[in-house]
Amino acid sequence: MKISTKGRYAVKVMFDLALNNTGECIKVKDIAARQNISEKYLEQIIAILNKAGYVNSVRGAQGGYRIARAPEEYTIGMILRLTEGSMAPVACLEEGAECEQCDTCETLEVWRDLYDAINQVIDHVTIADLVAKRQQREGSLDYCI
Amino acid sequence: MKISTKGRYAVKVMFDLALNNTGECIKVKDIAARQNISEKYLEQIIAILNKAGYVNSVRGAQGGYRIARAPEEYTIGMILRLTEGSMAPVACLEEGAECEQCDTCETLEVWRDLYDAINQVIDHVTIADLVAKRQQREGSLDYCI
DNA sequence: TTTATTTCCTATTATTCTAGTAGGATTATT
DNA sequence: AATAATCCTACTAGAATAATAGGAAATAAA
Repeated sequence: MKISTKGRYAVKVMFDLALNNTGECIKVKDIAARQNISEKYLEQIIAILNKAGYVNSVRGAQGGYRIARAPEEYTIGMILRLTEGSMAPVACLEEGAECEQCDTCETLEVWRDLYDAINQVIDHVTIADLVAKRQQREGSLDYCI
Repeated sequence: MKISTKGRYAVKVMFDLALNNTGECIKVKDIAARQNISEKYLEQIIAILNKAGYVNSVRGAQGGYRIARAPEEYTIGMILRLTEGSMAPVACLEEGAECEQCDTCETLEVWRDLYDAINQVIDHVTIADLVAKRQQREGSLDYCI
């Protein structure tokens, strides 16, 4: 039960765009270098974020991407669901996919509890939280030196 | 991020063995029929449970399987980890697989929270809980009719 | 002792998913 | 005109999933 690179990289992209946001455009090449991810693969992932309106793009030379809204408005859950699809641990819990045995399936109740716990975490952490953590870390680092 | 059939079927096997435990041997064929799973595939899954000592086997005619210990002693987490491997949402969280960037990885903290939440659920539900739910359901059903 | 029944063991396979790679079209700046 | 960037689509190697298949070994019943 793993989160794929697609979802993980998408979170890293949003984090990178939020952390390095100065109003200027940020190039895929730079994100790829900073996050140590294949440039061409990142292109495909950021295309998903772009189509969903999570980022804005500027084409041509000196173009790039900017985060569309405030980092507070993006939860990890939103980004994972967009790129990975449903975060339900079993297909039975997804919309429109009810099996006939669901009414008498004790294990399904466990999966539902698991699903709730997963959502509880990913829907309560935002990109802003990650940025704050990084800045806190950097701050204390400066303080130490 | 899905639990595979391997893990789900293993839980179903343990549940079935606990629910139908009379001291007699239970055949794979019967479990497969009750749980609506391929018999040959179940054989492979129950072999894992057998090797781990979660079930006891009796070979030959009139043979079969019995749950080894009390249903209270088997958590869903134990069964899933045995059949699926680690339930960590990312490889970085698995033992002996630390990447170099872990110290300065904000997203890793989210995955750790997620991992904790997952473990919290699967380690606190036992096979006995599932059996109790089924018996409760059957009881109330009898009461209704 | 033979037959039937059951677990045990290993190999094979079709399908899907993952994680990219590749190549070029389009758009905008310099 | 040259360069730099996004955009778009196709392709692919490898791994994982979810079985299927065939028979060997063990045991009980006839």
